[in-house]
Amino acid sequence: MVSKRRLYNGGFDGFLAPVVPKAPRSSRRISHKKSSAASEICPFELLAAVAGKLLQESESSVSSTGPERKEQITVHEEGVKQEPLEVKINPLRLEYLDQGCCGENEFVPVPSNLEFKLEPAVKDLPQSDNDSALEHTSIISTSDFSKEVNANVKLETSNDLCDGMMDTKETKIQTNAVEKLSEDFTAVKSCVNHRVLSSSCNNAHLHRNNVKIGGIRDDDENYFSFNQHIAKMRALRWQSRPGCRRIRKLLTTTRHWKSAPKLKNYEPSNATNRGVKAFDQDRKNVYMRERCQEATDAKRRKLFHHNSKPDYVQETSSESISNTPKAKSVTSSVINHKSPFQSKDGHVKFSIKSFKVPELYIEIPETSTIGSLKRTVVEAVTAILGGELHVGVLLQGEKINDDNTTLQQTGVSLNSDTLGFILEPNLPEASQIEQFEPPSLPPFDNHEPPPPPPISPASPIMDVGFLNSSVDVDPPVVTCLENITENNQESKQVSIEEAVDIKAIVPIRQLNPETLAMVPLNHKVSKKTELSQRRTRRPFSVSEVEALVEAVETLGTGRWRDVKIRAFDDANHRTYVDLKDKWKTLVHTASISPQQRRGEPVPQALLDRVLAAHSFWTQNQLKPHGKHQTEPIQTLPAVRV
DNA sequence: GTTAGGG
DNA sequence: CCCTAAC
Repeated sequence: MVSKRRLYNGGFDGFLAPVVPKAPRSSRRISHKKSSAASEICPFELLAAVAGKLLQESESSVSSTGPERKEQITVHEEGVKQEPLEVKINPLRLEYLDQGCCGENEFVPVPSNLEFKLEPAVKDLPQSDNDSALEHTSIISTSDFSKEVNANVKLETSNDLCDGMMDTKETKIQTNAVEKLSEDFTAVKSCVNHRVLSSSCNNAHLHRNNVKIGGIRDDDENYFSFNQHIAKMRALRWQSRPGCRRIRKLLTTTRHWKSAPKLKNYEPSNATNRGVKAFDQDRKNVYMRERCQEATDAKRRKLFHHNSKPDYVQETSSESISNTPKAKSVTSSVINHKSPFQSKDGHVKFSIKSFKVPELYIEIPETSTIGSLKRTVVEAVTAILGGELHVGVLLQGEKINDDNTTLQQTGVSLNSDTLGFILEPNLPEASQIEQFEPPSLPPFDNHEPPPPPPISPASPIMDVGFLNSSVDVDPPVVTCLENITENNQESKQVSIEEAVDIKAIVPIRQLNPETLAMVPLNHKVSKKTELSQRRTRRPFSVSEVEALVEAVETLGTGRWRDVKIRAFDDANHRTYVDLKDKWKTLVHTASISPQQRRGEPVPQALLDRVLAAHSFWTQNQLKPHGKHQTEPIQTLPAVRV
């Protein structure tokens, strides 16, 4: 018999199974970290595979370029002698260079493997007279590809490769340095992809701000979003920077996704490549997710409409990840899996591997000098990073806005949640945030001055923050910590697992083609989108499910608030409505065949308990009056005996 | 503010 | 997860 008292002491007799006694909720949850790391597909490997294939392709054939290339060809024919060059510059690395670096004289075989580095303005670069250019750009040529029509193909290939490579390096940065990145790169490594297109202008111009999905990683989604935001930020910045007017003009004239076309470029020749497939799939998912996001993000934003910060960032998106557990395991990073990293002095170590800059497209005459190219790049980068940037902290994709919250309170040192950092500019106002960058816009026409596109003062948010396993605590790291724990009375020392990439995820808004074409700077369009933003999907972990089951077994199915308090009191992202919904899905999940279930598999034992508890409570209707309830007429069946 | 359900 | 009617 199950006595009422017993019920409230931990569960039913029949539920002896894996009941976690009274261990602190926090501890219960701690154990639920995804241990799928072993099975993860190393993003890097995948990247390498893809890059390798593409490289081969591009070098042996010129026929696999797709629509984009066609566009290029046209341009070429019309161009007088300046053979249009679409150069995709390698991911730009923003790193601290202490060695005298290449000057503008370095020869750079055009569509080759260009590598841009940002370096402190300690060098004397004659042509760097641009005031806005606080950094200097160096170009390192690592390839001898000669320019040719299909150059863009090669470049893209190498670019992707480089993009992946970038993450392999480890750099530590100071958070405060990031805030004024343009003048104090204490050790920032980033990348920016640039596309250089020829034009009749003497000066290099940023050709367009169309964004391309640049990362071949499982977390491409993040990168994708990131890029979009960069583009937005760029637009915003240029809008306010006289010096960048020219660029802005060009930029704002063409906004369209390159992602779609490029995806196709990859597909044909790599159809058999599993990695590529997965990659593409991921991108598609991302794309779909974005669209989905667009439809709902407006709802939520209203809640944060008055915040000065781009609150919509707080709910990062990971929906596409949800359906692909593997992807998630890759994307999700975990910090502090291993307590050994937790030092006793109560400090948390943060080592940010890199900050990324979005891919940019630059249009520059073939006859331009390296110097001008540099300036152009610098302008672009400066436009993005040169302004006031803030660093946002994301925990499990959720932005932590309360600067007064300690790491401990936030759970950074206790949970295995993903931690990320984002660079975010000062948003004039949330209402200005609007979507754009329709992925399906037609290829850019190099000769037709596109109509002034709607300038999207959207939210420029950069995905950054990658913690590496560096156990060494460098000053920068310390600084970073200090910033993060600003008002903390204490800081926990946490170490980040190496292979773990902790990234921020940035939700994106898009503008549908129609809107894009007609919506200027007014707030009409944003009106719809400023309402809200859908929360990030955060699948329940097994341990969470267990906690939920345990609580429901005890409290019943009509006291979600109590369940919340009992088992998820410290999980701010789980509302009682969420718990109720989860229970609903659990009941459903338990009633379907294992083959039909998706996501992280829930132990059958738990599902059995769900069914039992569900059945029990629905029959006995022991809801709010549980305490004074008489003995249940029917006890829950023993699930595991 | 909570619940309960549909979407 | 979101939205909301109905407490």
